[in-house]
Amino acid sequence: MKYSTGIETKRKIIDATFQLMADKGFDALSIDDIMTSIGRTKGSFYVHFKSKEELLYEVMRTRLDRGHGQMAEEILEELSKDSCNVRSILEKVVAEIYANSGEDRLTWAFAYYHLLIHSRKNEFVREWLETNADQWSTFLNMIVKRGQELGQIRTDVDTQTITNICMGIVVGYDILFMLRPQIDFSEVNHIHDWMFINDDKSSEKE
Amino acid sequence: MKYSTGIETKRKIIDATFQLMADKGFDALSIDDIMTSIGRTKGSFYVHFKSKEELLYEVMRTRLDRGHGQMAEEILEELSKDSCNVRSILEKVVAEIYANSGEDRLTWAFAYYHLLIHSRKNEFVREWLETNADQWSTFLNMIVKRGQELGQIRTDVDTQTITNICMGIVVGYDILFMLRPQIDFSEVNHIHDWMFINDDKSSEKE
Amino acid sequence: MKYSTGIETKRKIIDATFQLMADKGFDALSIDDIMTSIGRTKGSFYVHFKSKEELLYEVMRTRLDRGHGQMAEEILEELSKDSCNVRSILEKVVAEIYANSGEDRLTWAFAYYHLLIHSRKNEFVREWLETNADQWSTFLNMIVKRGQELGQIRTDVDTQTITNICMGIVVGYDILFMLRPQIDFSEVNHIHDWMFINDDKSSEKE
Amino acid sequence: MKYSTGIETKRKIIDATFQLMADKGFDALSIDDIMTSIGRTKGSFYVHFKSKEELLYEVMRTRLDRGHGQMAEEILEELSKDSCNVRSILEKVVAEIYANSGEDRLTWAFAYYHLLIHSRKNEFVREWLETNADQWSTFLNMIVKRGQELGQIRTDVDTQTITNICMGIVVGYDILFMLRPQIDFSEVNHIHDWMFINDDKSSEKE
DNA sequence: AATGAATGAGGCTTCATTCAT
DNA sequence: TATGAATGAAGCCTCATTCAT
Repeated sequence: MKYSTGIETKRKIIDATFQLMADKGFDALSIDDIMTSIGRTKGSFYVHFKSKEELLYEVMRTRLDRGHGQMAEEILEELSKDSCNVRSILEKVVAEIYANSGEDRLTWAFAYYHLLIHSRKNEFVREWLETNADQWSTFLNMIVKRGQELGQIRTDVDTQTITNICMGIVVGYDILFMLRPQIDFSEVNHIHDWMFINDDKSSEKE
Repeated sequence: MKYSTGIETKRKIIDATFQLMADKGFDALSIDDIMTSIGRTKGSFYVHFKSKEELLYEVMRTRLDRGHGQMAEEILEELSKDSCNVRSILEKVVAEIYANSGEDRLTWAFAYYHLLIHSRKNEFVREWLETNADQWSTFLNMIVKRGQELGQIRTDVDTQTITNICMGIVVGYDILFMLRPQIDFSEVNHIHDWMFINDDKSSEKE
Repeated sequence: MKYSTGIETKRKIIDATFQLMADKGFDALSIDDIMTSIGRTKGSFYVHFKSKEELLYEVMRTRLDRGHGQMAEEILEELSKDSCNVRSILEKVVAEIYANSGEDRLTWAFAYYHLLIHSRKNEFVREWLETNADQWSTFLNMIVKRGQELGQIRTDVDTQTITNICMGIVVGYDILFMLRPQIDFSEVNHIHDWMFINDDKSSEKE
Repeated sequence: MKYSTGIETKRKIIDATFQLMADKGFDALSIDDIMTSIGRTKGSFYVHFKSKEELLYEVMRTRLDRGHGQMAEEILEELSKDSCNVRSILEKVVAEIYANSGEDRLTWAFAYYHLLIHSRKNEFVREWLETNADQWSTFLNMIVKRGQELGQIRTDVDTQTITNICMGIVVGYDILFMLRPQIDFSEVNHIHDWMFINDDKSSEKE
């Protein structure tokens, strides 16, 4: 199987890079490492990518994007309904983020935060991360604001602050997870007690 | 000033490394970069350190430790008092962590999380970070537990979970800070509303 | 136009190479450069040439030869006539050499002298160039000798020396031309004053 | 003798490069070739030069400059005298140019014309060559003009044209020399017959 | 303590060439 | 005929480390 299609090899390279960069970081990763890991030789890397940097961007685009595009749309639709339960929506979001909390999630986290760190010396990466973070922030902000409109979320703290705290805690658990992979992500739902106005349903999470 | 004292130069190397690694990360930093930045030449590095790795450990020990040893002791003493106000203690801790939220804090954050990422390929670093995190966790746990004993902190959520959430949010804000250095750290005090039992709802945050 | 005829493509490759090697030299030229410039892909190069070296020889043979075969024959015939005017013949030769002194001439010059330089490390090229130079030398020598026979060219300097000076000046102007493409080639005709015996001093150059 | 002085090694690198680039040209020359030839290893090249390009410029400056600064000054002084013999001055110039017509001269020629060819893709080199050529042209022009002032050189052909022909023939012989190293450089003095006005001495050179 | 020359390994990239399609 | 994936050698450059001074 010496000659495969370009698309196939390109995908393999991206996948291998994603896996490997979680361990060593992108810089410490050599093209030789990557190509050897997929049973090809160094030289053929350049058939598929113009440079190592281009590979990074491709990995970012296809493997590290925090978009969850699919979910986002469903939720926006759900939110528009009058009867929507914002608290359970937020719990669904958390569940989706931490879905697949196995090896792959850890890989994603290391790779992603590698990139965050890397961003200090690469303008492009920095901008991409900011955009990515902004999208998340906007998305969460929308949910929170809707919750406030519907009288489900407290209004004595302003929307953006609540959003920040939500993002902060999600991101914080990403990091704690890197240190202790056994951590239980569902814990983060506890802060909903704080955000949401206590009608009655304060007991049922986790 | 060709011959400075050994200790002096060693300290300069450590400081310069701390500053520089925030930008480029430790790996991407060359010994030449470091030595040039302090006006010395590459060769003399090895008078002070056995290897580049040793330097890293020294930087960790002297600049990255999250110990806040001084503060920790004061607080433990405070906690032992019957009349202590756990909420204000916790606010003091947050203030201390984010004290000096200027350039230096950013430097610390990049350097520290660089290290976290780096940890995947270095057992020693990994253990150091875990120890560091455990100390923090233990410290916070102690505060929370005391708060519960004194009836100031809710007890329907178990001590470790509350501790995790506290740590998570602190760490999360570190990360958000790297993306948007303008963020307002005092926001994190809002979650105290959730942890602390509403006697009179001390309304005084921020 | 995916399948052009073989000959057609081969010619395109040769032409493109001739153009491109004037800029970058043959070595610095990659097969990819060449093939891309004619809208084909690298792989198909080897349908037409066994190797890059073979291409060089083909370019030499078809584009760099200094033969001016056509002209040479006409001139030899002219020379055999008793009434021939050697001075005007020589002027015609110069005109032919420098005909088309535009972009293409510059291309030729760069490519040709690239080759001369290249010759130090390639025996075949070296021999080809020597042969080429010898043919020219022989050709000029024939003209000069005939001029001497007819009493038109001075005889106090030996035939070969006069020939050398003629060649030298032609070649020299090639080089000057590369440095300053505005140079006026017809200037070289002035040295005819020196070679030719002053009967009436045909004053008519340029 | 493992550790030599920087100056010494740097000079050796430059000399070796000058020698080797005559054979293979600068591009085809690898840093490994150069360093091996002086008994050092590749890595240490960068102790002395920032890049391969910097080496080229250094070689140009120290080994390829056509300045002949020393001679130039002497000649300018000589020219200022009323009694000066411009013809013999020009012969001295030719002698100086072609002095040492052995291996080293050939080396110089190949290296220099390599550079000329190379110039098409390097602006800096191109400018350096142009400057170099201009200096020569100016220098020769000065001699010719002085010869005309003194009534020794013909005035029916304009100064610049005579200068061009002189330069052309010198350069031309450089090239012929590369093809046939046995060529007799003193032949070029014959064209002085053409430039200089025949008082009497028209027979005696070579 | 400091210098700076030297080393050798390793990384990115280019490129002539081969080969299955 | 043409394509494009793959190869492997080679080149430039960086860098941690050693060592004589």
